[in-house]
Amino acid sequence: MTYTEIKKKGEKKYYYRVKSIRQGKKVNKQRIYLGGNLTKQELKEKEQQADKKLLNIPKRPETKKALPETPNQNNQGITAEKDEFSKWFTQIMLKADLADYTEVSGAIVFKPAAYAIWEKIQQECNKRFKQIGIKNTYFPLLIPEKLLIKEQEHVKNFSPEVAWVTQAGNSKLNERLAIRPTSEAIMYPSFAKWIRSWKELPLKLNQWNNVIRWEFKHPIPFLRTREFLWNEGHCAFASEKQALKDKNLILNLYKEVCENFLALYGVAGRKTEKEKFAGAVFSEKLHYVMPNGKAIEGPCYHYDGQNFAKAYDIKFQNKKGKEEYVYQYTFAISTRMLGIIFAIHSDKKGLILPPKIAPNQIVIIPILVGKNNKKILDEVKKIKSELSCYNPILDDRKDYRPGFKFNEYELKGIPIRIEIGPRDLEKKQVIVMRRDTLKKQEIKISKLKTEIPKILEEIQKSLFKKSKTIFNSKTEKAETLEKLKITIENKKIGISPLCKNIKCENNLKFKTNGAKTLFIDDKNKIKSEKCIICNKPADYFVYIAKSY
RNA sequence: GGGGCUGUAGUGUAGCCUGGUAUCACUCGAGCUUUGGGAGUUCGCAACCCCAGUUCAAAUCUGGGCAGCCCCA
Repeated sequence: MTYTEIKKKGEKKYYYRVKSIRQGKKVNKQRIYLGGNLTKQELKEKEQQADKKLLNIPKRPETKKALPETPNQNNQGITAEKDEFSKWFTQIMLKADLADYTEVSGAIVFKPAAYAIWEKIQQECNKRFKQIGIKNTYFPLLIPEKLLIKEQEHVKNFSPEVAWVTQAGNSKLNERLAIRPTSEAIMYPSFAKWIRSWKELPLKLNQWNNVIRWEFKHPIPFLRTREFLWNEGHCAFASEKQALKDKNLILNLYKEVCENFLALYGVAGRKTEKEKFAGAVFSEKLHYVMPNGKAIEGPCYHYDGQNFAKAYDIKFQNKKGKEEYVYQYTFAISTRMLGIIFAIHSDKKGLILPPKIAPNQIVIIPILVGKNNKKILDEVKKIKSELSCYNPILDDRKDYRPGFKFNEYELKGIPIRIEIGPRDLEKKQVIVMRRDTLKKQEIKISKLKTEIPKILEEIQKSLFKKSKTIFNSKTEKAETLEKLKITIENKKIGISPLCKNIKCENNLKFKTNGAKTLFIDDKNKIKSEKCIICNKPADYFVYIAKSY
């Protein structure tokens, strides 16, 4: 069918000759431009010319077919291999429904599957904080500029990444307000107000909150986000001795949660002067290693001495009636841990979660055949209620076949799957598959209640053991710069002798394409080793890697 | 801090060079038949990142912005 289409733009009229062609069920249009503001005669001529052309226009040229990534399969599963780390990690995050991007660069949505794990971490940490007398509070999100700039080292380090509130409605604020990158500056003026005598010490407070650090490196979900969630504990003491006494309590508490619940093996160590928290006397952190060989920091403890007390004027009268500054430490664990869990445990099939933090530890899938499934459905409900302490999912959807469901829950990392079909029912058994090894076994229904906890425990233990093996296999001694370079190129952490000179540490980054020191290896004392940079006697062994 | 690449339905993509017609597959929704490792079939829904410029006409060309990815420091 051919016809003339007229478009008006202002006074002008433009004419097109259009041919519509039915191709299957769709109508495709081919259009030729005739001209603008034509007289009737001109239009007729142009139309005739156009029609001749339209006759000769071949059918729509065949376009290349876009092949699906995996032929004959849908693309719900993970398609990247684990050694293409960033692609793989992004797929795990999106496809296991853990997080999503938002309109704000570097700020992600923590979807329910991920947030539930964060709640678990909070819960376990809170329990332990309370056991050692730490109380939860909440301080404001906004920090007036004059407070933020009181501690020099602190502000120097944080100011490049602070986000500011400068306006309310249409009016400019007299003093701009920082969105907390960390809360020392808003908490400590209150500390100064509240603390008068030694009797009010120690003061042990904590808050669970969000902070914003506007990093300019490109963001990675969970691992490097501009807004993240954490706890920040802030404690004040009357003496250094008391403050330092808690160091191991705090670090062990974190270590316990990370090892026993998150099944992550990490190594604690003291940071070098260059890498310690801005304003602290020293910092100790737990360190993990990612599948791509990059190191990442976990929970941390910072001893501040009297640095912040002096900046924020936190004084008390000691038992002798003399005025003295308090001694402080701080500690934190952040939503980075989620990324570490996901990255270290998971595989090509998807997420793997340690049972103790999995929101659902079991999924039950009945195999439904034909129409008479009442017996199986009844049995499955019974099993569900018997195992209710593991918060099982019962997937009795009829629209999906078992194989589809298997893959779905493997992708989402449910630790144990229970299948039960007619053949099993006859034998009074179920098939149990564990997510970490993908191995199946048959278990009598009557024994489920005693067997399931054993399997969950085994999964938990074996994941931790695996993470320990990975960590150890990714660290090696590197006594020379050459060896260190090779180590780092092999995606591993090097342990090298270094001296305290900050120039050497700066140089190290340059010479290794961006690797930095993680922590000082206190167990491994220097004998006569030389600094790998300046070749003078070294002061300590340090762990060195590229890191997040 | 520097450099490079990319942005098209929910996802992965074709088309961009050479301006006019939005491709294919999966997902999703409805129906029927199925159900022990991602079922089949029929029908359907659904997109050119944003803002300007050039042009009769922009997914396509130009400029800017935003976002994502990679490499180097």
